[in-house]
Amino acid sequence: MRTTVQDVARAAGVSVSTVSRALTGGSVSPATREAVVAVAHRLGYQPNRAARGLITGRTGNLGLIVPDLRNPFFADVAKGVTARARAVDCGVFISDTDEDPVAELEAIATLRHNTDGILLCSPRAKDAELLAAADPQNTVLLHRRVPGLSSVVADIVDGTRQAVQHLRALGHRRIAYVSGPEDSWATRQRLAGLATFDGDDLEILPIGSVAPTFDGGVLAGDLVLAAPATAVLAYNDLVAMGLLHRLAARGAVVPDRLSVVGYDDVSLAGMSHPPLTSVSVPKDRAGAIGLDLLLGRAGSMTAAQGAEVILPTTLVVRASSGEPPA
Amino acid sequence: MRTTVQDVARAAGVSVSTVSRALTGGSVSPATREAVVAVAHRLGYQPNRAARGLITGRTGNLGLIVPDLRNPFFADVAKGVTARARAVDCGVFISDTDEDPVAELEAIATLRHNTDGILLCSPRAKDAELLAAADPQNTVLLHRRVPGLSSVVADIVDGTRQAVQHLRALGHRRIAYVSGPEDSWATRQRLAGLATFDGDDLEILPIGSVAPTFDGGVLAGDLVLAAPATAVLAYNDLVAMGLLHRLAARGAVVPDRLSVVGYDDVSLAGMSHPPLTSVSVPKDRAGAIGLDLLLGRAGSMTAAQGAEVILPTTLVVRASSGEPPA
DNA sequence: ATGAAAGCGCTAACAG
DNA sequence: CTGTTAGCGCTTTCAT
Repeated sequence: MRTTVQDVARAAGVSVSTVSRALTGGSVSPATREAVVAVAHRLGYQPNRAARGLITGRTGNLGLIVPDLRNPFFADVAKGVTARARAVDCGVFISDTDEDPVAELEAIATLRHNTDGILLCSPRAKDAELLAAADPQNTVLLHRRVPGLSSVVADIVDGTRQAVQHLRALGHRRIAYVSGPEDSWATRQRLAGLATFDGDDLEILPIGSVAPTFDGGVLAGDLVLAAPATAVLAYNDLVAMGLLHRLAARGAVVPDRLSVVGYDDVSLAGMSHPPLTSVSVPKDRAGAIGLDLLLGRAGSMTAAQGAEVILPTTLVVRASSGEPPA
Repeated sequence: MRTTVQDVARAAGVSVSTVSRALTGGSVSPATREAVVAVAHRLGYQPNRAARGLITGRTGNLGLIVPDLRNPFFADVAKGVTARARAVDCGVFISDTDEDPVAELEAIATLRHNTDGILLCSPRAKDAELLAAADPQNTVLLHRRVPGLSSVVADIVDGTRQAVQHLRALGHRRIAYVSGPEDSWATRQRLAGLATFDGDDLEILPIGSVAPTFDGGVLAGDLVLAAPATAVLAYNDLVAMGLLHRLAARGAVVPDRLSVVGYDDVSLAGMSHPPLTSVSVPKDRAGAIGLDLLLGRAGSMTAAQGAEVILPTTLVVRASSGEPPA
C-alpha cells in the first residue's frame, strides 16, 4: 500500500490535518512543518492527486487535443505545452483525434470533466460545434479564433504579408499561392494577408486547394509549373516539401526556376533540399501561453475572461527563395 | 455543480448504489437499468473518474514518457498509444522529458502514483536507474530491453541483417556504418546484426558515432565520402536525412555514387530526395501492444508477468539504394 | 497552532 | 434485485 497522510501523521506524531497544512502551506509552526516535511520525505510520501482533487475541485491536470501528433506542427505545440506543464507541475492528458472531428468533440466531452481545462487544436470542426461542446470558462483554442472562446493565435495575416514582400523585394511579380482546406480559419487568414496586395504591382495566382500534406504539395507541383509564376507560397511546410519534391522530379531547379516559400517553419523546414524559406509561427510558445491562460498564470489575462492572444510571426529566409529567372 | 450519482438516483427514484450498479454492470433488473441509463443520459451524467479511482484503486489512466515528441519516431509511438487508448477508453498522461535523463526519472516517480501503469521510452537512462525508479509490475519499456522489466521491442538484429543483405544483393561489398549513441541498447542491437556478416565476402566500415539527429548525419557525410564505401547504413532516418543533405551539397549523387539506407522508416523517409530505403520498425504497434500489456488485454501476457514482446522488422526499399558504381 | 470531524463522489460490502 | 452504510485519501471547517 502507498504511504498516506495517515502514515506520515503517525510517524511524525501529529494529526492528519497538521500534515496536510504543513505540506500545502497552511499555518503551522516552523518546527512542526520542518519535522513533518522531513518525515514525509523519508517515507517517500506523494499526495494522491485524485483524493486531493475530489475535495479541492481541481485536478491539477489539463487536456491537450490535437488532430495528429505526427504532424510536426502539432508535435511542436505539444512540446511547448508539456514543457511548461512540467515547470508548473501540472499533468497533461493528450488526445490525438486522428483528424476526425467527431473524435474531437468526444475528446472535449471526456476531458472537460476530468481536467482543469482544455487546450484545443481543432482546425476542422465548425465554430458552432466547438461552441456547443466546449466550456468557454476553461477552454483555450490554439491557432484558431472562434468568437466566444479564448484563443492563442499567430499573426498569420502579417506573416503572409512578410512572405510576399520578401518575394517582391527579390524581384518576383507573379506569385502562385497553393491554398489549404477551404473554409478554415487558417486559410482565411492567409487569404486576408494576400488581399493586402490587391491592385499592387504584383499578381497573386491562386492555384486551388490541396490537402495540407506532403502529397497535397506533390499534387500542386504540376499545377504550379503550368502557371506563369516565378515563385510560389505554399499553405504550409508540408505542402512546400511536396512541392519541392515534385519540382525536383520535373527537373525544375529551386530557386533558379521557381522560388518556394513555406508556412509554419516546422523542424523539417531546415532539412529539405534546398532548405525552405518559411514563415515562422511560435508554435511551442502558443502552447505554453495557452496553458498559462488556463491556469490563471498569464498575468492579468485568464481563459475565463475570454483572452485573445496574438503572437508575432517572422519570415525565416533559407535557400529555397531567390531572384526570379532573368 | 456537476451532476453526480446522487442527482441521477434522485431523478430516477432509486438509490445511489443502484445507479452505480446499473452503470458499471452490476446485477440490476433490466427495467431499472434502462430507466437509470436514460436518466443519466438525459442529465448528461459523467462519472467522476477521480472519485471512482479513489475506491477501485484504478485510475483508468496511464502515463507515456518520451524523450522528444518532435522526433518523428516518438511521435509515431505516441500515436499508436493514443489510438489504442481511445479505443479502450483509457486516459494518457504524456511527458516529454526533453532528452533529460533526470526529468525522465522524475516523470516515472510522478506518474507511477497517479496512473495504472507507465509506457516508457527511455533510450538514455542506465539500466540500474530504470530498475530503481520503475515498478516492474506496471511499467512497460518500449524499444529497449532491460532484464527485469517488461518490454516491447523490434527485431533490430534481423532488420540490420535485412538491410545489409539488400545492399549485398545489389552488389555492394564495402558498406559504411554510421553509429549512434554509444552504449545504448539500440546501438548494441545494430552492431550485433552487423557482426553476423563477419568473415563474409563483404566489409563493414565503422564510421564512428554521431548524434542521432539530422545534424549528426550532416557531420557523418564527409566522413562517409572519405571512406572507400559504396553504400552506407545510417543509425536512423534522421541521420540518413542529414547524410543525404550533405552528400547532395558535396555533389555526390545518391544512389549512383553511394547508396544510403536508413533505420526506423519514419514518415519523413518517403519525403526525402531521393526517397529513403529504410528498415521499418512497427512503432505504433509497439505502443499499442505495450498499452495492452499494461491493461492485461494482451491475451495471456501481462506486464506484471514480465512479458517480452519482439516485433518483426521489414526493409522498405525506395530510391536511395541501388547498384554500386561500376 | 493544533486536533477532531465532516465530507468531496463514488463503489463495495452487507443486509434485506 | 435493491437500499443502507462504510469508507477510498485528502482538505477544510470548527473547535480548542
